[in-house]
Amino acid sequence: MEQIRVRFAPSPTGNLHIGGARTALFNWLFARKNGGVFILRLEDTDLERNLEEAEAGIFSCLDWLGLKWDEGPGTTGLSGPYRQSERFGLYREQADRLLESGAVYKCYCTPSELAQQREQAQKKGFAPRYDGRCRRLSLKEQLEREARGISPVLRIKMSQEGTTVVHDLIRGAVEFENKTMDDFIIVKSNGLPTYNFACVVDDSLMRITHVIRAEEHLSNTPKQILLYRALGFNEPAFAHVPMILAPDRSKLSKRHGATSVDEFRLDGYFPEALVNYLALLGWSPGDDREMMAINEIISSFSLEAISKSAAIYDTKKLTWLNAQYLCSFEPERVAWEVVPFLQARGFVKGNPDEKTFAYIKKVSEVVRSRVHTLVELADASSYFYIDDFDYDEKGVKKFFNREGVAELLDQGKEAVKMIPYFDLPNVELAYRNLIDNLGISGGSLIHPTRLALSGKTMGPGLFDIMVTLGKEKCVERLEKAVCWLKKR
RNA sequence: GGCCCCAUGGUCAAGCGGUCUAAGACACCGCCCUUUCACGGCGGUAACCCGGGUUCGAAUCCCGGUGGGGUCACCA
Repeated sequence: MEQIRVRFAPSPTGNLHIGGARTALFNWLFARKNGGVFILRLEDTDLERNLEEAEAGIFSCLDWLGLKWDEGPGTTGLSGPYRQSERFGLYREQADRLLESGAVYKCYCTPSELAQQREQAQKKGFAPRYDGRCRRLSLKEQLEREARGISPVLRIKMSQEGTTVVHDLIRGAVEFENKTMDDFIIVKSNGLPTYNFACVVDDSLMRITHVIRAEEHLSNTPKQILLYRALGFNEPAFAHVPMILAPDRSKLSKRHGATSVDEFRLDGYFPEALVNYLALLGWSPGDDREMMAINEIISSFSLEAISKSAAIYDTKKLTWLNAQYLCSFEPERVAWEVVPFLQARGFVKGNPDEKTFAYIKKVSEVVRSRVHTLVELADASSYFYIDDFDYDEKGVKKFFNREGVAELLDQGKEAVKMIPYFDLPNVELAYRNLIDNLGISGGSLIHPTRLALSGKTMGPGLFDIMVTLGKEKCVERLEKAVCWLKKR
């Protein structure tokens, strides 16, 4: 069987959007599932804005997501180069062929003339399409226009008869009447190819077997199919995946919160969670599995199972998934990943030494089941790293305003001091004994102690906090709280 | 506006003519667990856009309407 070859072809403008990320993912999954080749191609024909950073951003996002490309920039694939800006000669060659065969013609209409034509057509109630007037230009007329310094565009001759059918793997046969398409431009007056043309030439020359892309390209597809035929190339199979919409059903944009892969990384999400979430957005394994390892996703994946309707992007489930992953990972990994977030908050200075790392690991283990992201993990761990925190206002009202709290905490401090081995059973035993001896409820000692040690009213179990913090810190903070209470 | 796609709970979705008085997950609401907050467990609220057909039988097929989205550039 012919080897499957798919491509992800973003234009490097800005960062990788989650929509693009999902398209890349579906392509990658399809390749991995079928032993195919996943190709990365940069559609950077656009003149001005072509920042190197944008390209690097795409690379790093794909890399972070774990979507390695088999062929693309930086590889020695045989179908290169993989930047359209480095393939202009190839487009020229194909355009010349088309010109020779008479499939395309030169058009000298200027942008302002075209605008005028469109306007007139609209006035008369016609569709604003090019009328093909330059098709009939004689050689003399052409030369005359050249002499006036007009450089032509190349337009393809479209038939007005019949229909063109797109056989879409997700949607089935989609028919387009040819008369709805006009003689569109394939080469601009500056000699550069337009999107539809470059895309077809590249997909042909790169021997792409399956074009998997966003639904917004479905309307372009009949034009591209006609181009394949004019060029004499076989058309690939198509699969147009549904769009991802914002919660208000509009097109996704920056104002809808985090929408780029990079933002999710910065917000403390794991690539596994984002990939898992994205896979489930528009695709389902057919059963009720939700949290899936990447290999599981690969083996269950198929284009036919991709849904036809647009999905609304809602990060709640992503956040839940992230929490699931956070709790399932090795403590080592979590500690390693949370370090940058701790550094950013000044909780950890520089690269942690072995002892600090072990502490971070311990803290993270104790805290992680109540947070969703690395950002939340870092924030919720603050008091493990800094001594200078305020007591939660409501907590003070609730637990510090009682009669005799200072004495109680002082006794707690003394009890802590007496603990020989500061581990979980001993700490708990010591505190339980104190509670029994005083004949009070557990909460009346536990809650003020938590507030004294962390400044918060919620968090990990008190004894976990104590053991993690260590005996010295506990005594210190208990004492500090006693002083604070007495000063009021 | 023309053309194209789509339509199951708030969201993601299973369902591909009878087993649907419609799974599962997120979110939400209760209860349990518990020193708190979570986690976890148990339970609950909540959907086949509307109207016509086809059929013994329709969420599932067909047509129309409505709604949403996409596309109509010398942008990709």
